[in-house]
Amino acid sequence: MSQREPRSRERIIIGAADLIRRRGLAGSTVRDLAAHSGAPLGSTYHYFPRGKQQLAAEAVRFAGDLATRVLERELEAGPVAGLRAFLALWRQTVIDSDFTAGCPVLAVAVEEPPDDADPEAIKAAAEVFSAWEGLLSASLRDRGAAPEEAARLATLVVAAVEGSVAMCRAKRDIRPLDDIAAQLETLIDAAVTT
Amino acid sequence: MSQREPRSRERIIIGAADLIRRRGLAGSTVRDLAAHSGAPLGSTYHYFPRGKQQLAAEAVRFAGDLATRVLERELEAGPVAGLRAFLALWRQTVIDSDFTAGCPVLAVAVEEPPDDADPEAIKAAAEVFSAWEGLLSASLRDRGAAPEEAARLATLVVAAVEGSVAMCRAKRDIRPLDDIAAQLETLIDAAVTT
DNA sequence: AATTGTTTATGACGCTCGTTATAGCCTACG
DNA sequence: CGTAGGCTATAACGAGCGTCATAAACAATT
Repeated sequence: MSQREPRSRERIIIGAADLIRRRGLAGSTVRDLAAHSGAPLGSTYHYFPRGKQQLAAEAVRFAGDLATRVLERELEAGPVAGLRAFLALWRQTVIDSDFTAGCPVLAVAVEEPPDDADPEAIKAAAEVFSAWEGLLSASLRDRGAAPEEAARLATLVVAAVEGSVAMCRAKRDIRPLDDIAAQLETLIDAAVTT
Repeated sequence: MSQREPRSRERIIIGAADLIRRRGLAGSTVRDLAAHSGAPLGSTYHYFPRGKQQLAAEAVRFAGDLATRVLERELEAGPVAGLRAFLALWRQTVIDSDFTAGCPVLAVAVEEPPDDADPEAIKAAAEVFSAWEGLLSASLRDRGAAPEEAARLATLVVAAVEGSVAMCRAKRDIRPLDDIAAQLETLIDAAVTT
């Protein structure tokens, strides 16, 4: 058996996350997902035997972990720094893609899974949302915010960012994201100086 | 020529909005969209000769106008009343559908349209977002909020509501929507008493 | 009743979907 | 150096896709 990490498997996941955040899950075919990373179709079902749902779930977790790591690192400098990094991440995604890419987690969250398969992907999306909220919430508590207020504010931040990214795409305008940025920062400032 | 409004056409649009908000646009086939309202497939292309994109755009506008009318009516009693009605609308949608339905406008906004067709649907989504923001913003200005602050806060409200509805679906939990409700209300109160 | 135009019914078109199967390739270990 | 097992290549399966064409059914006006 091979000891080394298979490189193709990760490349497929990365490509899948990139395609899903642009076209959505139902809008991305398994063939496209494979071709997007240069992998053959057969490899897709070799690495992800449960098919499209499994690949989507892993893509969601991959994109989620990426943002989670950025968040963890920057939150060490405080919740405002974490927020800024989180916002910058999505700002770059939207701008770099010329308003064609959004958040793959959100893309999966707004699609009802087919009746026959078990909904791995949307469950993964829920976990990613909770992970982001948990990190933000803990950081707010560390700076003196009340636990319930910290949790609620963390939810507001994630919801507003996700919603505004979608609005930016539709309008082809980065303003929604920038408009919420200043307001969320003020809210966090107020919560930690109480 | 017939003077009366065709009933089937509107029924198709209503059914399309209902299916899109659950499965997304790419996840809804033209046959399903027709069948969902009891209409034959042929009628779809009779009423919407530009095909799926046109039908989706009209479904988005229909759902958008529905919320717009609720918003217009309730905003007469002030921005907080408008916000409450807006939140209640989406709360009911999510609850009544047992967390399988969200906002059709958001569903369309997160999907890149195919290369060959012109993107009617996502343009309609952008207009709906702007209409909602415009109503909220005007109501805030009427109560004394500064114009720039009113516009930014309106964007935050729409973004947070859209994002939290998606989070509710993924988590199968209404809490995200309720958590942002109280915070948005406080923000509006603060903005109009300045 | 005849006529006109709108709506429905039906079937087909070429293509693509998710998934599976199988035969060959390649690499790492014995 | 042989051989076993992970990976790739390729083709196929039935089903379903968006769209179009055409003819029958219908409604409303002469």
